[in-house]
Amino acid sequence: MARKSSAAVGGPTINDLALHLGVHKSTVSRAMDPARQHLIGASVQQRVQAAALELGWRPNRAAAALATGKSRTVGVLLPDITNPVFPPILRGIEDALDAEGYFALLANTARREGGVAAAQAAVERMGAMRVEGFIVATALRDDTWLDGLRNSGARIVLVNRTNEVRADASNSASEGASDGARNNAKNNRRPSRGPLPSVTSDDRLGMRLAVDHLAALGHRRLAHLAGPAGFSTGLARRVGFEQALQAHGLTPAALAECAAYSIEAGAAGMVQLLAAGSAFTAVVAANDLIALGALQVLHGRGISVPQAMSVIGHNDMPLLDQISPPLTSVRIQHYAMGLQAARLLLDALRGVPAGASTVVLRPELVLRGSTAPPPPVRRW
Amino acid sequence: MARKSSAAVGGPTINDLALHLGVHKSTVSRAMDPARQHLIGASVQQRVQAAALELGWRPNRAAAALATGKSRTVGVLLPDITNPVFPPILRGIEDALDAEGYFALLANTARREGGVAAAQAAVERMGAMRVEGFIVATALRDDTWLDGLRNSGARIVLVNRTNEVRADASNSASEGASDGARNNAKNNRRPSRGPLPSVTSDDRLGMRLAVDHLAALGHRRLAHLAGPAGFSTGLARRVGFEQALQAHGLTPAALAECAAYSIEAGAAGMVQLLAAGSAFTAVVAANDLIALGALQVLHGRGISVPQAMSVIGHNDMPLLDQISPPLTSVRIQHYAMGLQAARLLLDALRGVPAGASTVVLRPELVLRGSTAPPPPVRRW
DNA sequence: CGACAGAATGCAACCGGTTGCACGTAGTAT
DNA sequence: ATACTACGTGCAACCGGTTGCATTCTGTCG
Repeated sequence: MARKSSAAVGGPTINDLALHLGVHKSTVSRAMDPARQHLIGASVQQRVQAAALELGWRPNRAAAALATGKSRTVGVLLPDITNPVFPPILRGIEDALDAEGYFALLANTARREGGVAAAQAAVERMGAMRVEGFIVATALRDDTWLDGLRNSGARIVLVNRTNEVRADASNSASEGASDGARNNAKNNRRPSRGPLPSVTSDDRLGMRLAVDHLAALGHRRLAHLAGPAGFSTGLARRVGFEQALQAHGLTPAALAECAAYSIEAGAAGMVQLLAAGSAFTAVVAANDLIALGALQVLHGRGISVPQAMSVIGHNDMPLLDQISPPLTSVRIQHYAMGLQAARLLLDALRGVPAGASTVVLRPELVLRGSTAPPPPVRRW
Repeated sequence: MARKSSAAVGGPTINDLALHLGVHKSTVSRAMDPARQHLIGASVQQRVQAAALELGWRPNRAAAALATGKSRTVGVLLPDITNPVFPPILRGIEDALDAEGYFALLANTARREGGVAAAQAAVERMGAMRVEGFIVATALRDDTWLDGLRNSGARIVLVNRTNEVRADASNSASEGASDGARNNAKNNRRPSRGPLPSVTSDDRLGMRLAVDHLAALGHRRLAHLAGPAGFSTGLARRVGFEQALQAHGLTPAALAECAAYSIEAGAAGMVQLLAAGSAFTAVVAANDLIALGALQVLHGRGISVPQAMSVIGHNDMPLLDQISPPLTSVRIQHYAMGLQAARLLLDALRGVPAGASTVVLRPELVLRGSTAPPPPVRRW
């Protein structure tokens, strides 16, 4: 007899409730659904709700998911939550999803054995879970699995990255928006080519802020420690740097591409920069870790920051204000990025007309102690 | 006609596959399940698997969850992923779950309006999702919802915290284990009182390492900046500090309880410590952020670290080696903690006899630049 | 006063797997 | 040759909701 009222472990079912009340389960179902409870008489509605509360009935989402095809779940793909840029992004995603009763299924794709394989596997498993959409924060620009995913008709929102290839845009915000509109007009089936909806920081602006600041201090010879070109941000920031310089009538005094977004790679890049033999008084790093690596090398060589050399980071990760010198950095709205990305996806799921398919957030420069007017130019 | 073979969006179903092959769907189901495919003839098995691959069939987990009651999903509750101790823990959890094909449902319980309410709500929603168990990293010792949760018969593993109340234990590891055994013998229903399975760091040992190190340097007058007593770790570390001191025949030279695990609270605590007027040459902080706050105050007052005062943090969060002076800290195995917690839970779900219901990990002291032999004792 | 509109509820199929049991066939023992 | 077993597969119920349609019951209008 324990079979019928399965209160033992899983709590009462909708049938238990219906039996208890002497109504049909469909009535219960409707009475509990805000969108459909207008179909039910007021008194019955109240009885149902009271009984649900009393018996502690929680509708089984797995059953609902099966019946409706809606799992109220989205997949979130990111390289590694351990990387400090992602926690605030995830938090933003979480908060937005939570507000709508959605959950995130998380997957870290940066695994010891092959990140693409891991990403592919995660996508498969998420698909099996019938996630309603994907938020992709994974950074590589040429993720092949992404194409497969979008071709399967999945809803996708990119965060902190883009899949746009061109590097010549002037105003990415409005352009992205019109792009989306154009694509929608062409075919209401999601295009398998062209930009995906995304939420990013305005990397060009970020670099402009950094360069403007240094220029205002009097710097004329700026170097750039670029991020890996395979990363969307690496490329965008590098281009942003060059364009910002151009606006001041300058050209890069030196440039090195770091192999990774890490302290070690930053240090290596800085060594390379110094070895190149060209003169510069400031270095703009594509990322805080790279800047930190640069700082180490500069310190090791007795080049004082900011007196002899100014340094600017990017991302404004935590604790940057605690180091010495406190690192000036371009702050990115990571939390807002996650929040917006999730909202974009939720809107799409709801069938909202898509206000914007591309959101670009404004970065801001956080001035701290690692920048100062340039010393007399000299050769390292 | 599009109704039957719903390949449009959701991919083929098990029925599509079965029809395609001319076998019954139960045969397909069995052929795809490693645990049951021995029931199926080899040739049929191969045909099924080939066809599954060809048609790209992915079993609908929602349907499986409904049929089996297993969602292959666990709930993870933590205060705020933005707090640097949690990413590695989550990563560990994720990796362990991933290896078994499980997913984590994440909830940040530290919300603007009431953390308990948020936790309660998250638990409800996760229950509706039919998570198979919970991993709780939320820090408050008196979470009332936790009692409700355990009484509902949910599988729970605590990570980075305990619900044990006593503060007098000598060897927490073996004791926890025997405790678990005793409770199991008493009633095979999980006890509603008594310790929950947990994975923690040995805070007593951590404090001992810190104190031993300082004592070896010659310090005799040590102060403690304690974490909030409402937190499991706050209490444990404070007790650990006192016991470690006792082992050296010492008593705390000063002690202040910080209101939170934050730089600000740490600074406030440090001010309090200095104001108390007692002499000490070293301060052991319950947490790195607290230590950072202390560092700020000391710096502001011209008390040089480590020459005039030694400081030790706890957790070894990222970038501690980049600050000045580089902070000596007790490193906790956060990643391993998450990994073990998830494994503990998975074992319990599988019905494994529970090797250990309590796991205690060894911390290690990371020596950096914030400790040195004490200066001549003087009064601040 | 009968017909009819509309509201409230019941009915049953369905979502896509899983699983206990029945059935048929081939192989083995008697 | 008969009885029995084991194996491979089909059958159908079930998991717990959702939803289009049928049915019943009011109340209203002609």
